[in-house]
Amino acid sequence: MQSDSLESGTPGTSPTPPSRREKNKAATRQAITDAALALLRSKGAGNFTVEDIADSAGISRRTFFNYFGSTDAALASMTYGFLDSALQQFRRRPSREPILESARAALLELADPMTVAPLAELFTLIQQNPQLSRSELEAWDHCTEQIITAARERFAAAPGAVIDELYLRALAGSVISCGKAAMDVWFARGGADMSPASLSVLRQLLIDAIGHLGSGFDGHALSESTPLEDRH
Amino acid sequence: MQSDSLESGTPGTSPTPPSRREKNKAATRQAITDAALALLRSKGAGNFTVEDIADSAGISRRTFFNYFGSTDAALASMTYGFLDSALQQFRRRPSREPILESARAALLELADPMTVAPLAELFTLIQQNPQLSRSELEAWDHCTEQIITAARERFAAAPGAVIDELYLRALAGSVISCGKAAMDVWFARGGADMSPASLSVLRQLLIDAIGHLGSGFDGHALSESTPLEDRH
DNA sequence: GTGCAAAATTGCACATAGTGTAAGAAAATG
DNA sequence: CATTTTCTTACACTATGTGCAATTTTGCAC
Repeated sequence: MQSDSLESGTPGTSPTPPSRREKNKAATRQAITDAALALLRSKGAGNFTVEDIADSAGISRRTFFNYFGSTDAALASMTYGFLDSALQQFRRRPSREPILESARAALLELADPMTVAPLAELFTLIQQNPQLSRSELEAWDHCTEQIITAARERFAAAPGAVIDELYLRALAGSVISCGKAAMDVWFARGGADMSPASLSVLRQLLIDAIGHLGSGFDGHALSESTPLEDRH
Repeated sequence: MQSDSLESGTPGTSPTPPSRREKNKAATRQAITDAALALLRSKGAGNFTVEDIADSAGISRRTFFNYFGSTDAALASMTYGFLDSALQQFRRRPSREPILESARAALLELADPMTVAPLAELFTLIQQNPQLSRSELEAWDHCTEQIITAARERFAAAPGAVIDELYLRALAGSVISCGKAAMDVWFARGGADMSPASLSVLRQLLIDAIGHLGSGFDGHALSESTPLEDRH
C-alpha cells in the first residue's frame, strides 16, 4: 500500500532488512486487523465471525488462525503495539533517572498522535463490550510484566544489590494502572478526540496520575471548589 | 455433604433463608468448581473438557453452561469470591479513615486463612498456565471497578465536593496492583504454604506493598545489604 | 530463466465450545 | 393431589481452534 522501496526500507534502524516474505506477512497481519476493526465498527462486537474477517481480509479461515488465536487476539494486537511504544520509551530512559520520572516519560508516549490514533476508535468500541476487554486486559498485563523485566534489568545494573521483587511488581502494576486510569478518564470524557487540545488533556491526565502515584495519593480525591478547569 | 439443617442455617444473618432450590444450586455450583479444580490438579490446564467437568460433577454438559460460561469462568469464580471478601472489608471501614488505611485493612483480608485457602492451590496451578490467567485478570479488574465504585460512594458522602475520577481510578488500580504484587511474590516464594508463618509473611508483603504506595515508591528497590530476612 | 528447498497458504477433518429450544424432572404453592 | 414455576436435560446447530497433508509462493543457487 505504502511506498514499497525494494529492500532498503530504513537502513540502519534494523539489522535485518525486511524480506519480501516478512513484508507479505506484515501486510497480511495488517489486513487482518484492519478487517477486524472494520467489522467491529460496522457490525458490532460479537456479530461477526472469524470467517467474516478472513473473507474481508482476502485470506482463508485457516490462515487467520496462523496469525491470531482468536478475534479478540487480532484486535488486542493493536493494544500490544500501542503499549509496546511506551515500553520502548521506558527502556530508552537513562538508568540513573528516578524510576517514576522514567515511567512518566514512557506513559507520555501514549499521548503521541501516531501512537494513540489507531487505538482510539478501538477503545471506544471496546469499552461498551466487556467480552472484548479480556484480551485488552491481557495486553496491559503483558506490558506490566515487560515493565517489571525492564525495571529489574535497570536495577540489576547496580552490582551486588538485592532487588526487592515486591517493590518492582507493585510499582510496575501501579504505573500501568495509572496509565490505564488516565486513558479511561480521557476516553470517558471526550471519546476518541485526536485534536491537539484533547491530546494535551491526555498528557496532563497521564502526568497527574503519575503525580498522584509519586505523592502517595495523599488526599486529593476531593476539591472543594475547582477554580480552573471545572468543565468536567 | 455438610450438616444440612433443614432451613434455619444461620438465622439473623440473611433475611432470606435458603430454600431447597437455592441450596441445590449452591451445591451444584460448588460441585462444578470442585470438579474443575480436581481436574486441573490431576490432568493439567487444557487437558480436560467441559464434558469432563460435567461428568465429574454429575450433571449434564448443558447444565454446566447454565452455571458458567466457560471452564475459565468456573475456576475464576473462586477468585471472585476471594477478592470480594477484601471488597466487603473495604466497604466496612469508616468513611473518614484515610483511604490507603482502608485499603491496607481490606487487603489484609486476603491473608485470612479461610479466605486464601481455597485459592492457594488454584493460584499455583494458574501461574504456570498463561491461558487460564485471562479470567483471573478479569476478576482482579472487576474488583478494581468495585473498589472504584465503593470509593466514589465514600467520597460522595462529602456534600458538594467534586470527585476526581482520575484520582479514584488511579488509586483503586494501584491498590489492586499492590495486592496482586504481594500475592504474586508470596506464591513465587513459598507456593501455597498455609502455615501461620507463611500467612504472616503474606500479611507483611501486603503491608509493605501499600507502604510503598503510600510513600510514593521513593526508592527502595535496592537494599545494599538485607540484615534481616535475606532468606529469599 | 530453471530447479530446488524453505516457508506460507489452503482445504479438509475433527474435537470442542457455546447457545437456542423444547421436553421432562423437581420443587414451591395452594 | 394438582398446578405453576424453576431447573435439568437432550438435541441440534453454529462457531472455534487445531492437526495434517496438499498446494502455492518465495528465496536462492545455478
